[in-house]
Amino acid sequence: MKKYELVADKIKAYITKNKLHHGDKLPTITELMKEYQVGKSTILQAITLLTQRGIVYKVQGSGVFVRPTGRDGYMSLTDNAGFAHVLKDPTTEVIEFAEKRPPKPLSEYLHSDEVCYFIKRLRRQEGKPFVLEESYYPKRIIPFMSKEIAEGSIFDYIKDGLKKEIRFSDKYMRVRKLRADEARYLELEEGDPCLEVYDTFYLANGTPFDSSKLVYNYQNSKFYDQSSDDII
Amino acid sequence: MKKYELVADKIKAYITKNKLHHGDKLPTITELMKEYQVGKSTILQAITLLTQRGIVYKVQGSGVFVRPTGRDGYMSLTDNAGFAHVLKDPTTEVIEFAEKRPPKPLSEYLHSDEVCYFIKRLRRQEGKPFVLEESYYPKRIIPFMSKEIAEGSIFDYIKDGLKKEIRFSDKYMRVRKLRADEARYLELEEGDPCLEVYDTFYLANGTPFDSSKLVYNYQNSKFYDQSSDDII
DNA sequence: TAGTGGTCTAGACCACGGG
DNA sequence: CCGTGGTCTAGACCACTAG
Repeated sequence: MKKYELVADKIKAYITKNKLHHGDKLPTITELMKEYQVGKSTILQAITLLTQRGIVYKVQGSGVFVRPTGRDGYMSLTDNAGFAHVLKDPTTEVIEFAEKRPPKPLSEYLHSDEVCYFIKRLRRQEGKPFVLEESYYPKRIIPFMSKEIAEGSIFDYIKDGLKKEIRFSDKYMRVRKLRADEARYLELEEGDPCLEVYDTFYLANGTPFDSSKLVYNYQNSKFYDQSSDDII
Repeated sequence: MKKYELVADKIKAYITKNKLHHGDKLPTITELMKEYQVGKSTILQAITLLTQRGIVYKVQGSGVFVRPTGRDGYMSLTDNAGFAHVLKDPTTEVIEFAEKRPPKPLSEYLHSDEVCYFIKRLRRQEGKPFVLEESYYPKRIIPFMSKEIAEGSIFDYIKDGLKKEIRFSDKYMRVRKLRADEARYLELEEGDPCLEVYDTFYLANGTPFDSSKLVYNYQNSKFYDQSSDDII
């Protein structure tokens, strides 16, 4: 584990332990350097991490402060970790598991129409369906996949099982009306609202390894985003 | 202007000029250091900027590469600059301009129910309404506001006129059905889908200066997000 | 194994905030 | 004015990629 990640964890623990809230000030960078026995840029990297995660913000000439904390029950739209972690009591039903070539526009997002694992899943939280997902994973990049894996967290399998690092993603979103077949899965009515997301994920070397279409149940899904304009 | 911003602009110009596309490699960091006569961390800061903006990605031991470019007609969900810049032929109609205290939940997001400028606007692109907006700006923080300013870009006024720096934002989103009054403004039907966003913006010193409720027309708005897990 | 990005340090100086 | 974060440099060494 990198030094700045360790320091970031320690600072986060410090915030939790001391019950700091919005606007509370952290120790100065000089103090943190002494406290954790590291150089200035290591502290800065740690604080950058916490800034990107929406936990703190820096004010030049003044200090580093704690941001307002997010609300419960909202899913992050932007983080690439997948949301299996933050869900309460999640279950996944695999509707279809096959090998096929992706149709447009997913093939465009993947920059290829090569043969992929195709997985259609319905994901639930506390028994309530919140997203219908159709994913394509190129076999060339993800050499093995199974229905059993798809019933759990595919991203955890890719990260921990295949030891591949997920680095960035492109998302294209719009709101529209549900089609009848989608509504049936999501336990809603045809014509009800939904959020449709085309999501493409890339490995650390820039290869796209997953292009998915997600359709969210409007009653069972809420989203948040905490962004920050900030360089080290 | 900061050195790393200048360098970032030059690198971006280099990408444009040489028509680099997804997967194309930039010069090495050592070469960029020589080329632009700056230290390594300045180059790294410049590349971090471009990474955060979804333009490049780094691969350890290999190089810096160009990301796929975004699609046209999509609005960024996460960038804090406001979207007046990327819209085609934008117009704004001020529906209501008043001074009042924010109701819940906006007062909670603002962490205050003090007196604010209240502005209700309908924003159009190429004549088509795409968002209905209700915003609260605390008078204590934004001392002056006018209907004329609200007809243009309020964020540009805050940045350029009031010389205040916008630093981060919290967004809470969900999809729902339109109410009759909203539908009338957006030229849709009651019960049609919409995206509802509660958006709170903060200045560089951490003060929230704007809490807004946005309701997007599902036919006239599409969104994108290009995220990246990356530290300097 | 050579080349490239990644981490980390020490230190100089700058720019801003607030008393 | 002082203290704080911000920028920038030079340089050592590490970790990974690819031929």
